[in-house]
Amino acid sequence: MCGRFSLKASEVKKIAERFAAKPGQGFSCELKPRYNIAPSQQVLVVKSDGTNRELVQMKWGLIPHWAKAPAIGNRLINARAETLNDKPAYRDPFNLRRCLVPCDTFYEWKALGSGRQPVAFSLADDALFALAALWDAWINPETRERVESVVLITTAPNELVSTVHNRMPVILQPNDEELWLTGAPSAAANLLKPYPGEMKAKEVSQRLNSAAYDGPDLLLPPTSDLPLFGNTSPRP
DNA sequence: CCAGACGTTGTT
DNA sequence: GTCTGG
DNA sequence: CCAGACGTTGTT
DNA sequence: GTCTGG
Repeated sequence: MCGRFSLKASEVKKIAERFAAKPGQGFSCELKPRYNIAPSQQVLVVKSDGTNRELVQMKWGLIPHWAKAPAIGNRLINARAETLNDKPAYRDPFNLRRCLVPCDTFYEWKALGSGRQPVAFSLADDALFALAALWDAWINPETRERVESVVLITTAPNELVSTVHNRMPVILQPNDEELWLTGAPSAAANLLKPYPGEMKAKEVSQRLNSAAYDGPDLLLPPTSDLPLFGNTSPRP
């Protein structure tokens, strides 16, 4: 699964260049570095019309175009690669609206005897990478407001991630990003595999657990945590 | 036919 | 237990 | 993902 | 919207 990630890169120009995308309306030059991006929040997305790529923001948690209420998006934060075509919520987005989500670290929680320990995963060279994702647009029937939203695709873990969890997000290799965006669905489906490249992992602070918290000290080892944080110490 | 779901994960 | 909100 | 809340009434 | 279950 992938329920949190980070995007520490803050220069829109650099992110846009990396993904050959034109920033959409409403972007400033500098973004706040994000260490703890959680479901329901706005995330950066690269989408393509077949020719041009655009960098936009969308809400994490897919709201299908047919949804009566947006609350369904709270649950559609990950889509299993194995069953994309069987799920009404994902079939159209997979065929028509694939996208990239720029990311530099994703987090998985390791089950412990008591509690869960968050672990940060990044590429060996700390490079920015693309998560495979789908998007949809929903019109709020009351306000007529258009809401674009996104879901991240998960697959089996590679060797490193399997030490922590039984799922991981699909990371696309740079050479596959264009195929994911504009290729035939059957070809795009072939890209939904565990990431084969070099990655690294490290345990991080349980301050990550609170979606309201977003600072660089999240990346410190868990031993730096104050007893107040986390749920590993039983109450007397 | 209509009604109801539409999703993933880990489990105190 | 199950849902919503971040 | 985790944290935190967890209700009722009558109405189209 | 589209599929499954009754």
